[in-house]
Amino acid sequence: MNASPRRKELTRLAAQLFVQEGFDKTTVRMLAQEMGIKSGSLFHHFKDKQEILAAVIEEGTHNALRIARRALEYSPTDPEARLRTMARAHLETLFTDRNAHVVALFEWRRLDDEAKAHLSHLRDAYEALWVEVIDAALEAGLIHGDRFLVSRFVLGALNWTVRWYDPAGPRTPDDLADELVGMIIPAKR
Amino acid sequence: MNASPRRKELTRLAAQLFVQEGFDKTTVRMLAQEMGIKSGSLFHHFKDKQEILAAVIEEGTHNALRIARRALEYSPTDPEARLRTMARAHLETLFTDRNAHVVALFEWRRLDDEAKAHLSHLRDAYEALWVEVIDAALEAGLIHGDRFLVSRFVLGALNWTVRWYDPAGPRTPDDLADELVGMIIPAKR
DNA sequence: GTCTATATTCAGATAGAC
DNA sequence: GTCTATCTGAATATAGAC
Repeated sequence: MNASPRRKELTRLAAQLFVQEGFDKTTVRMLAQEMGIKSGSLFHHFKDKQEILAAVIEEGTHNALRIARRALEYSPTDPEARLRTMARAHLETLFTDRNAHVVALFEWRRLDDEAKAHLSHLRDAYEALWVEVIDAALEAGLIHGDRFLVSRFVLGALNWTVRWYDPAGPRTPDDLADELVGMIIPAKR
Repeated sequence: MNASPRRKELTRLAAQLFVQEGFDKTTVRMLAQEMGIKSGSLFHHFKDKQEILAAVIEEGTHNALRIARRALEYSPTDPEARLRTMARAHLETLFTDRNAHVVALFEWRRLDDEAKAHLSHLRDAYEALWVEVIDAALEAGLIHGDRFLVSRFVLGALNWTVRWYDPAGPRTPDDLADELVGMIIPAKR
């Protein structure tokens, strides 16, 4: 709702801490220190800690959706390229965009029911993009299986990279995306 | 270390709560209530809350390793069947064995450094099983890609099922495992 | 092995001055 | 918009009786 520049900046910093420490282990005092203010001042910007989480997750999902949509616009239209585009966009929001999408994926459970209800349509819109692209790949005979399961397996493989991938290592996120797509597509003809 | 039957039972109950609520959100009072004792009594069995987590994760990883090894013994020896066997075993420990493996995967970060050091060899042994089976599939030309990445993508896809799969639904864990293997293997010849 | 009682610490959140 | 000061509740853990 409210989106003052200050609040946006605070949300960005919160996302970083939530990824590093986890939502539960991040105290409002830690958040405040990172933001260069005292803990009491935080509650001028956010009603409570829950609202900070909701703000982060909203931004994270929103970014993922925006970046994926834009990437699809500029993508070649063949199903394989679009699959690659989506995978690249997904990892881009996880590793280079800035953390908020990671929080959206890994701390969703910590949202209260109200926030979940409010944000689930955003998440669903993003997943719908995926199902769309996967459907096209299925119809083209590029991959095979159940559309629902394939989407979830692919997203699972991508999401889990957060747990092991080191962006400082030799591979780029794009490398990972291409490898994953290569894995589920029959060998190059 | 210590493995009194009582402690084993408590560990089992703790695993269940850790999955339902998450480690951080599970209080020692909740644990005690579930176990039918008072919170103070818990510390007769475990030095502190950390030790409960370590016990759960040790059991979870140990179970996963044991079940996978045994499943491979009885598995046909062709690479595709062994891949399927590993995937089935993995989901079996996640959904039907009982929760401890889920905790091992999702709360690993919460272990202190000492526990991580003590348990990482167990985890590595389990992952080595996977790499072995995946290597065989690569050599047989059944799948293609980097052994390291393929293992991690497959495990990611499997692990993430915890977040969306409903065991009460129409599909069995074995169905999921077979679908995943089908997804990464070229269409039936 | 479990109980009661409690020490201790720390978290989220509020009030009112500046 | 930020500060200081503080309330309130809750969580981990301990001590000693039974």
